[in-house]
Amino acid sequence: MSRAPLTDPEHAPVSDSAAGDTERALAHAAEHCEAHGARFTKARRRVLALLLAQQQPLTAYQLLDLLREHQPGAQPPTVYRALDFLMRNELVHRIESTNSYLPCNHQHCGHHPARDAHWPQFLLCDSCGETREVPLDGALRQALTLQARDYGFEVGARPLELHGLCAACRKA
Amino acid sequence: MSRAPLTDPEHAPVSDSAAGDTERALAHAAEHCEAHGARFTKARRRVLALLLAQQQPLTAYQLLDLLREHQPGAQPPTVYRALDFLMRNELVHRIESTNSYLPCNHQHCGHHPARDAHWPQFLLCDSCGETREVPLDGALRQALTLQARDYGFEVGARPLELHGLCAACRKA
DNA sequence: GCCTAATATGTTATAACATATCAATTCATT
DNA sequence: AATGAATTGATATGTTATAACATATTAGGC
Ligand SMILES: [Zn+2]
Ligand SMILES: [Zn+2]
Ligand SMILES: [Zn+2]
Ligand SMILES: [Zn+2]
Repeated sequence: MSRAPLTDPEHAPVSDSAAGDTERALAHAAEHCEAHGARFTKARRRVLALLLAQQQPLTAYQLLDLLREHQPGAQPPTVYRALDFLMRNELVHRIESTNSYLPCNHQHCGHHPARDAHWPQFLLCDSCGETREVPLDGALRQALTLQARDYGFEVGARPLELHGLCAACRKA
Repeated sequence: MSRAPLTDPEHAPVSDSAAGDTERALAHAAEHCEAHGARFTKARRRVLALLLAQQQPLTAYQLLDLLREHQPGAQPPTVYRALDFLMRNELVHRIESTNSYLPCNHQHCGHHPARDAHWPQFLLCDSCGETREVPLDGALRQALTLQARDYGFEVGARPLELHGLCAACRKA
């Protein structure tokens, strides 16, 4: 897997709006954790901030390299523990087809939280690496559920990963 | 990941019908390779035979352990090369969510080979591990394609992995 | 049959991804 | 401050997959 260059939010300044988005996402995460009695510690915040600063998903070891710029003693468990926490709290998703991690974009927040559990879908461009999280709902969700039922299966809400080409790469 | 006990087709006799199925599948694979100018060597045949003898997908290293019963010097590349070949020739699929491999069930053969490329779908039971390959077609295929297109994406034919509960496990 | 090029396999080492274990620290609660 | 639970540090290991290079086998032209 070859991947794009990475951004460190504290060393490489980003645009004001992107920095603002990151701050808002971190504040949201803090609230979310507080509301669930989960501790949003510095280590966890740092990992989420690094992910938020990227345009692309990161692997755990890319994240570890970035983390070590601030925290030279960081080890694999440092990263994996933070990722586990963030995933348990639905702040981060894992992309299984690329062994990489990205922040949840929270498109699910505010939509029927009970009936309509968070069931994300990822559109992954095989050309440029763009990874877009979109809700898995509507006709697609229904078709999935019904077709699985035809085979006796009850499908769970595990994220769906769809590979292909994004709009920009289709033109090129 | 804990997995079910494994079967070695040459050491642990299976039912006559299962053995017959394996033989038919191997013969089919040989024909298929011949038709495409691909060499269905002993090493590749052996790996496919081991996969066909199982009720479940195997990891590469489970396969390696089985292979070593006949071929004590086998190494990881031995298995991975055979798997690469078998996957290139659509005789085996990789399940990304479990890092495991299983034989293609060829439900796609004989159905509009040109228009309707092999686009498999796997129904994975999270309780018993059953892995069922079914065609990705009809309303689900259309819904996938159309929903992706709404976001500007052109989806490719990479297998879809749906986790959930099989019929038997739903009852229990 | 013999040569050659391509393909496949053997062999060793290492990259890439993830977890187990136990000690030390932090933190909320009493 | 003492207690116990959660978190983090530190070391080691487990699991999945590929790189690199040598050797062997095969197919096809002569
Ligand atoms: Zn999400
Ligand atoms: Zn793209
Ligand atoms: Zn198939
Ligand atoms: Zn089941």
